[in-house]
Amino acid sequence: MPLAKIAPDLFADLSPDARVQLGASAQTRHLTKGDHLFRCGQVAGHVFLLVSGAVRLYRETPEGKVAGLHIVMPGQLLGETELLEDSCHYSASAEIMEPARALMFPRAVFRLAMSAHPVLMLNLLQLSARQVQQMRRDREQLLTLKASQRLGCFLMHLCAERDYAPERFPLPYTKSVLASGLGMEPETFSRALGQLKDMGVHLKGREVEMSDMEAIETRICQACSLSDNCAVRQYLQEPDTAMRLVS
Amino acid sequence: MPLAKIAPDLFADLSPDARVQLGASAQTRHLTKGDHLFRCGQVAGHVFLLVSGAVRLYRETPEGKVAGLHIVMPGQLLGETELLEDSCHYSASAEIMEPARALMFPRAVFRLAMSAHPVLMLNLLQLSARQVQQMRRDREQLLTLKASQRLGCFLMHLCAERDYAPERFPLPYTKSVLASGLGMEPETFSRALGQLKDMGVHLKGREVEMSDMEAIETRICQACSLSDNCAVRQYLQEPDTAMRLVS
DNA sequence: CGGTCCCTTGATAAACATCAAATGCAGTGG
DNA sequence: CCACTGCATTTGATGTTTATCAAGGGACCG
Repeated sequence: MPLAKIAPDLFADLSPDARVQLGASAQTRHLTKGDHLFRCGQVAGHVFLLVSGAVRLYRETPEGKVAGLHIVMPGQLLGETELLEDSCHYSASAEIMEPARALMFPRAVFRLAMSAHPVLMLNLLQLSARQVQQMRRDREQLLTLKASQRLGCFLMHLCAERDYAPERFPLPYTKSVLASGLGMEPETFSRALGQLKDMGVHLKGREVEMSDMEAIETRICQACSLSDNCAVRQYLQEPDTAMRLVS
Repeated sequence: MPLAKIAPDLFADLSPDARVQLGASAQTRHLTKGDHLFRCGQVAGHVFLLVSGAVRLYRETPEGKVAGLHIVMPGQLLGETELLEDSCHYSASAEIMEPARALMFPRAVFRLAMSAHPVLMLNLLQLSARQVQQMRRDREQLLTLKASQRLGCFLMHLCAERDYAPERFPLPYTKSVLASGLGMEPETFSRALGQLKDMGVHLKGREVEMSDMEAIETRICQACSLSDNCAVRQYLQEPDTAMRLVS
């Protein structure tokens, strides 16, 4: 698969030559659930581009608890935050949560490509800026939204971003993984689901069913500070608009 | 003040010419508490570099609540996440919390400088990557640490990063602002302070007094997943080591 | 002296985590 | 096909943490 298909934003405006060259330097890895792409503390020798599947970034406390940081989805990079640091150790562990395929770029190659092609650096910078914004939203939602609202918001975004039919679409990973990504325990997740049933959200296995988008929009988006700036909400209100969803 | 003094990481390795040129394009703004650098939704015409003071990024929900996103400290940029987006509206409001001075760069100038000087782009990328890492830590701490632990961790970092004497150093802003930065209500902050007294932390007005760093290290860092990767903790254990503190 | 602002303290309630146990479901091997 | 095992999910009971509401104290400033 060509790089431009996997992560269009990252490789946008990059010359075909450069793409081929970068692609040639990458190894493809196939991974199954439970595998690790890398572990916290290892020397960060590679940057990974997730092609399919799902990866969880996490760390462990001295007391032995695991703290989930982030769920990485296809098209996103892993190890990119370590790309430019001098002390090059991964700052988190990356565990496969769904059977995955990932491209593995040697760090040095990626850095060279960045120097040689400023466009690549520019794209990286933009992706990074978006990630910062998304994490701000995330942090804010953790503090202001209830579990059920966070879940509802996530499902709405998932549906809109992938252009799924609200009546029926699949979760990209298990409920437990989703719960950890949303910063809650599986039990809380399960109970949050119950509350969403009132708003016409049903989740059987991995199949999502959202019948009443309006109910969701009023009962969730009202509490979210993105409000009018939320691309998904704009989409709901005016589905015709050409959509360029950021987050 | 030269740019290199204000934000050494951002302008590192930038040619003196370029610095002067960038500096010349900037206006200096003096602001007092309650002023706004910009408001959510306005056209993002500028990038700001905070020279002194403190700024709070926040948004408002349709229901009228304010949601704090981040406290910006001197040396950091504001509006940088909007720098590369096509739809150029600020995604948050920036309110002055401490009398501040800020440099105001026209967005276009900053972008041109980036194109002309790849080093600047590289520095931006590194800063952005660090910010992502810091926000991951932040999110994790919100989910795993109690209020008093978050506060203790913050004070430790503040003390170590600025090379203050633990026996007595000042807070950079008021307790309320700090509370909002740590994602808690002022009441919770106040009670958290009470719990930290057991660990030898006293806070009178804006003066901090930390007598027993070891107690803090055992009772807080033990619960934090950064553990050995935390620069501050390394510093506490081996103060002689040359310190290059990231966050 | 009265005001405001900031912080503290107390009482109460909401949200969530935690613990424990039951249920369901898929794959395995008989 | 059926029991069996392991894992994910649900449900219930309970405890902890924090937000919220309400009121009081203290400093600063006119």
